[in-house]
Amino acid sequence: MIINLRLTMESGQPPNFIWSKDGDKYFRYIGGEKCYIWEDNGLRSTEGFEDYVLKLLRGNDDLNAVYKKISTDAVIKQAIKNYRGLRATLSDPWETLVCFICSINNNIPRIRRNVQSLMREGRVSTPEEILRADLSKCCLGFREKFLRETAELVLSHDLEKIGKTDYKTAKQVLMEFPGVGAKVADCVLLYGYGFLQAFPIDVWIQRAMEKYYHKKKPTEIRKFAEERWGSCAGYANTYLYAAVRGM
DNA sequence: TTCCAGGGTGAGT
DNA sequence: ACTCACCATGGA
Repeated sequence: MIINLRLTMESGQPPNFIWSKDGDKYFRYIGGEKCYIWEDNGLRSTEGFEDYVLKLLRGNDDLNAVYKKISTDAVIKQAIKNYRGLRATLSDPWETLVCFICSINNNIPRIRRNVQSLMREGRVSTPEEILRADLSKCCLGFREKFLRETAELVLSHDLEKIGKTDYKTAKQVLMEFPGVGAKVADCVLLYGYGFLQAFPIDVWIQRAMEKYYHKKKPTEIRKFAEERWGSCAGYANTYLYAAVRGM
């Protein structure tokens, strides 16, 4: 399995906000138990969490096949060369939704602080806990209202069910939640549901698409990405994001 | 002090 | 379908 663990865990995907670092190991609590992930002649993780980690890191994706599919030009080829082993991750839908509501007009260090302040005993608070809690110390700003209202709606929605429909339907449903627009929806679809055709467009991706492909408008970018990278657009997005941020 | 951050919303064209 | 002000907070 090809992987660059540091890039994967620290490149702005949900693990970047949810997992912590202890030396060269990453950890979080799962069901009250501490799960470590590290590299030592290959990928290692705490005994009993092998399946969990395989799913988180999308270990069954054939990265070489992905590279072959998205290598449409010199830009992507260079990004693959620079960031080989960067994987798209797959986290819990609710935790992913919380992460990207916190991400609205925010920066990565502060998103992490916001998400960490919403965690108890190693996991993101449930919708019920969010609604009961005093969030004033979490410094969410205008995002607190979005989070509360979304938590309220999630109580009557089955989040798992959203992932069982097709991409476009799932996107429409997610965008009904307060604070979930096209970008947040695509992030949740990609990193919380595993829809690899999702192509989230934030300011950095917009910059990258303008710089490298002379596409500026989001509608134009979406069409371009879909036609060019199709079912692997999410991976292209992940690599372009790393490239334009110079990670 | 001003600008920016993995943007969304609502009002106005 | 597109534009725009506004939305809090903290770091550069």
